[in-house]
Amino acid sequence: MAVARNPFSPRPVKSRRGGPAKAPLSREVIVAAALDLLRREGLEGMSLRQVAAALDTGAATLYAYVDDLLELQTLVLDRALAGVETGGRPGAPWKARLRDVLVSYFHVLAQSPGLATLAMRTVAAGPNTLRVLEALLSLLEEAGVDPGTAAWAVDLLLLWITGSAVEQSLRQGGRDPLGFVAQVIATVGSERFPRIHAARDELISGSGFERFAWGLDVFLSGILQSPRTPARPPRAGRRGARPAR
Amino acid sequence: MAVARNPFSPRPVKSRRGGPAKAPLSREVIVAAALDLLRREGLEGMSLRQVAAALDTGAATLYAYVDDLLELQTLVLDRALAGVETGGRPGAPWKARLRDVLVSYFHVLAQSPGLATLAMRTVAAGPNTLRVLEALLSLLEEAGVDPGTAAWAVDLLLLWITGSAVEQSLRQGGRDPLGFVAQVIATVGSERFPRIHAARDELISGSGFERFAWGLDVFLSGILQSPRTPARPPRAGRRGARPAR
DNA sequence: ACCTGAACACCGTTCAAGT
DNA sequence: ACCTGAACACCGTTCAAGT
Repeated sequence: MAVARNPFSPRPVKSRRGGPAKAPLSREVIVAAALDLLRREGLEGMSLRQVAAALDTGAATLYAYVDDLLELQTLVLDRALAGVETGGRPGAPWKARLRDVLVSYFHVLAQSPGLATLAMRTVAAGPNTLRVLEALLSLLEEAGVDPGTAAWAVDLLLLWITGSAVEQSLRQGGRDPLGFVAQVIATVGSERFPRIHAARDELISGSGFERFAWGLDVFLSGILQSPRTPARPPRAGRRGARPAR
Repeated sequence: MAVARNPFSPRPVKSRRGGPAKAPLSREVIVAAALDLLRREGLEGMSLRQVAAALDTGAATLYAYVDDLLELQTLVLDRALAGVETGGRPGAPWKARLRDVLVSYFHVLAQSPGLATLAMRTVAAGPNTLRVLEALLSLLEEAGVDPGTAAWAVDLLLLWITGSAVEQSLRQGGRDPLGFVAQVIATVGSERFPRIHAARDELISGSGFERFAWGLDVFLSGILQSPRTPARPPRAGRRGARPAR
């Protein structure tokens, strides 16, 4: 069974379009144009034909640089994740720095509705995804989470943030997929669904960011209290994968 | 500004196709045919044209019963959620019953890749979604979670489960969107990404269900320890949207 | 070798025309 | 009133032909 090629490895294609009339094509300019289109027109607007048109060429030309639409989407997603800040304030405690990384990730995705949706359906294992992953593992280690738990926890964290970003971008996206739900919840009868009726205000209360902040607390306290492996006494080994706490 | 019509309210359309040759059309048979197609062919396969073809008619005909593709997808999702069991074993403690509901929800979505993806991008506020919501609120109340926290917690729970179902269905779906990631993680260099390298096995370990079970523990302990409002002594009143806080 | 227009097999949606 | 074929404006992808 053939394994998918790594879309992030360079491929030997040279553009022959030079001069002032047309800028030379490359993976970079294609991905940049696509990301721009994604931000302006949403996920649906980022079609191969539209990207090609923005670059003054035909859709078929793009196939010299990209396998298919899925690969382009994967590249675009990782490119967008370049905006996630993982540096962090040097002196700050781990919790503040972890929050910073996650908030940055959330903001990058929530910037445009298309991006969050794309992140939900695509698993990008590009350089920027890996950079974020590494940063999160490092911070969890610093927090005293054992490696086995941390490995699963990052998955959980990214899953939750991505989903939250989708909700948030829908919320501010206007096109009322949320207004409809709010309307239904507001008009639910107290006989059939007494608890929904009682909680109708709370169910839709809070900004996306308030919910995000609360969710982060839930996650962190949950993760800190649900180690996959029971805590062990510190070892003397090199890399300090010490259990802590 | 116009608010979206509730797609779950009945609409007055009568089919004129009777007799043995063609079964009469209705919202129900259209949704059933679409769900069947979704399960067999995935989300992409469930096009209006394909659904129409399965019902021996043209795509235009469906527009008498359904506003557009989005509405059909919303109806299909809620219909699928009819399979979620909220009854529960009467005598069991709340945690076991909560787990049962969530596991059932997870299984229904993970059954077919298209369904989980659909749930991720669609907010269905149909009768079955409401039924699940009501059950979860009830169980969280029983667990001692205050109403304000419970209202936000169900959102978090459903978000996480849906995301987990997407991952799970991708995992078993074969078409290697995960094999690629696993490959990248396995070959990541220990210089640039030391923690990813060290955790390369743990990052992809565990079955979808094992991760689900662990995630549930994380959630519950996190939610139980992160009340939005400080814990109060039990009251004697019936139930009321009391001011709180 | 890169680039391209045209073609193929699809979409969702609309609409005038049928019964 | 329901149903329909045809048309419109799109898709992703392939391929033979250009330079």
